[in-house]
This record gives sequence, structure tokens and C-alpha cells, in this order.
Amino acid sequence: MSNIGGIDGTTLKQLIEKIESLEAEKKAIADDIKDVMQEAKSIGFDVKIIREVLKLRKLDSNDRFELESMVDVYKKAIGMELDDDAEIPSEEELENIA
Amino acid sequence: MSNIGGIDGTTLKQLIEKIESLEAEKKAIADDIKDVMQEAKSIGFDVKIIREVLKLRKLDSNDRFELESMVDVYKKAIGMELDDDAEIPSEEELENIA
Amino acid sequence: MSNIGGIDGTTLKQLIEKIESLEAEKKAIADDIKDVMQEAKSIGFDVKIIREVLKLRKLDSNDRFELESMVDVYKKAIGMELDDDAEIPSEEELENIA
Amino acid sequence: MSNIGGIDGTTLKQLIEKIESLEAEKKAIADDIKDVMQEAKSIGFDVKIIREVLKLRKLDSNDRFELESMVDVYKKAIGMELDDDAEIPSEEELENIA
DNA sequence: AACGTTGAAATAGTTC
DNA sequence: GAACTATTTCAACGTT
Repeated sequence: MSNIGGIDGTTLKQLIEKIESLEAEKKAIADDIKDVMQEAKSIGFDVKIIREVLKLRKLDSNDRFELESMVDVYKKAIGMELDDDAEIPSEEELENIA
Repeated sequence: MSNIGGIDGTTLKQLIEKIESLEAEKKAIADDIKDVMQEAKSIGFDVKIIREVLKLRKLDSNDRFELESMVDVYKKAIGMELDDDAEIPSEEELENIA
Repeated sequence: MSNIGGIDGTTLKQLIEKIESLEAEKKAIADDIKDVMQEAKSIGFDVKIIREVLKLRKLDSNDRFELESMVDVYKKAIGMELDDDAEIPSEEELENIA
Repeated sequence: MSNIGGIDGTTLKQLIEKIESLEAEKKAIADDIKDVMQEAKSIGFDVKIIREVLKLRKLDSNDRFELESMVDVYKKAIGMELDDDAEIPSEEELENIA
């Protein structure tokens, strides 16, 4: 029986091989994604922009909006413009704190 | 002279110690940041919101706006609402591609 | 037909949704891997060690060997002692693992 | 006075800008580290190996020892051969490194 | 206080 | 070979 150094080697090996199998699947899907990106590129789309859009869609879907109202409160408090009209704020008030 | 296995050990050691020294400085600053966060918290601010605000400010400052117009074009093309009024779009058109 | 700003929105949307679908699959598998890790942990295995073993298995022995021997060369060059003095220790403290 | 929505905006802004300033310092140091790595590389050192050596130096010998021995135990348990058969090889192929 | 969750940092891989 | 992206790893934080 495969018990070496107090370790159940049979079980350990099964777990490891299971993980490796899953990682192989994961890699296959990652490759598929690459293929789709490549296809998009070959058609003439800009993959960098696509990635950006994907990122934005993910941000939207994440229940990230729970925070939003408090974030807005803080932004207002420090004088950050909201959303669209946002521009780099003047760094005029850079006194030290500590 | 410190040349072992074809390696100039003296130079290597200097480089390594230089890096370790820089990493120590970096860590010190990271600790300072933690302190400021802690101070903010003790005053009553919500550090999670602060982190979020910092993230937004970083997004704004990164010359990320070069992409923005193209991103908007793509978003429009796929029917994503822009900015504020953005809501989760209907997934009605989920035909397969490949 | 969905052509806005010179972009074929229909095709673009299909590509994006295809990618999102693949990413969802990928995430599902990543979660499965987490589950297996969790299971291993609950049985008493050390997930950190398992990760290390997985890493070793990924490297073919040649690469692994090269890496390790070069590390030793560098360590010697800067005067770090080799692990030799750390021979395989008594396995006395391996009772309650599995 | 800058009190909006019950938030002391002045203080908040000071805190945030202090953090941003510290993060800028941190980034500068990270860049310095990159420079040193680059320098090492240009001289002929292998940065991957250097990183490995840095990692080893960070671990006190006890921790390092424990980790490695446990890895060996797991490898034995699943029937992976130990590195022993990979003894320190001839240093014949270390000419043109530095 | 340990656990899981989360976000940041390091590292590895890929592309240009 | 340099820059960027993605993955993985590590540490902090809140939670139970």
C-alpha cells in the first residue's frame, strides 16, 4: 500500500492528476480564446480595444455598484468631477500630512 | 579574486545586495502607506472606499484616454450604453460563433 | 444591418460574447481546481506543497536540473552555503498529516 | 470649509494625496530595481536565477528546509524520483556566462 | 483566531 | 529583445 512518510500517496496522486487534468482543460479554453482574438484581428478588429470593452463589461456586471454611492460621496468631498467631465484635478493643494 | 564557476561573484553580490537594499526601501514605503490608511480609518474614513477612489484616480491619470474614443465606437457598435445610464444589457442575442 | 462608425457591430458582438462565454467556462474550471485543492486541504494535505509539486511536474527534468544547478553556481559565487548540509532530515515529524 | 455629505473633504484629500505621493515613490524604487536587473542582464547574468537566489535569501534556512523536505516527502509518496540522481553536474558548460 | 475573500504584487508568457 | 498582458502568488482584511 502506498503510504510513505505518513502520506497516503495514492490519494495524493489522484488529487494531483485531477488538478493537472483540469489545468489541461483550462489551458485548452485559454487557447480557444486566443484563437477567437486572432480571428477578430484577422477580420480587422483591434484586439486591444476588444480587451478594453471586455473589461468594461466585466466591471459593469460585477456587483460593484454597491460601493458606487459612497465612492461618489468621497469623490465629491475631494472635488473630483463625476464621470464624463472628469479631468485631471489641479494638484494645487499638496500640503504634507505626516 | 571571487570568480567561481566562471561567475564574477563580487559583482553578482553587489547587484544582489543593491536589489535587496532597494526592496527594503520599497517595503518601508509600503508600510508608510499602511500607516496612512490606518490613520484614515481611525479618523472614521472607510478605507475600502478610499482604495476605490485611488483606483479611479489612477485610471483617470493613466493616458488611458487615448483608447477611449475607439472604445466608445466599439461600445456603440455592439449596443452598449455609454457611461452613466449603463445597465446590464440583455443577453438576447447569444448566437454561437464557432 | 448593424454597421456603426464603420464597425460591423453584429460580428463584433458575436466575437465578444463568444469570448465571454469561453471565459465563463475557464472560470468554472478554475473553481473546480479550487474545490479539489479545498478537498485536499480538508483531508490534511498542504496545498502549498501540492502547488510546488505541480510546478516540478510541469518542468521537464532537464530544465529543472539546469535551473537548480545554476542557482547553486550563483550561490557559491556569492558565498552562500549550499543546501548540502541540509540533508534529508528525520521524518519523525510527519505523523499527523494525512 | 470643505464638508460635503458629512465628509471632511480637506482631510480626505490630504490623505489621498499623501498616499498617491507614497505610491509614486514606491513605483520609482520598483523602477530602480528593474534597472539593476537590466544592468545585471546586460553584464551577462541570468535574471531568473538572480530572482531565485533572492527568494532563497529571503527565507530563513529553517523555513526553506521545511518546505523542501516536505516537497520531497510528497514526491516520494506519489512515486516521483528525487533530485538525488541529479548530482551537481560537471561545470564544463559554464564558460560564457559572465 | 482561523477561515475565506479580496486586492495587490511578482512572475511568466506572448506579441510586436 | 522590449513592452504588454495574463496568470499566479502573496498578503491584508473582514468575517464567523
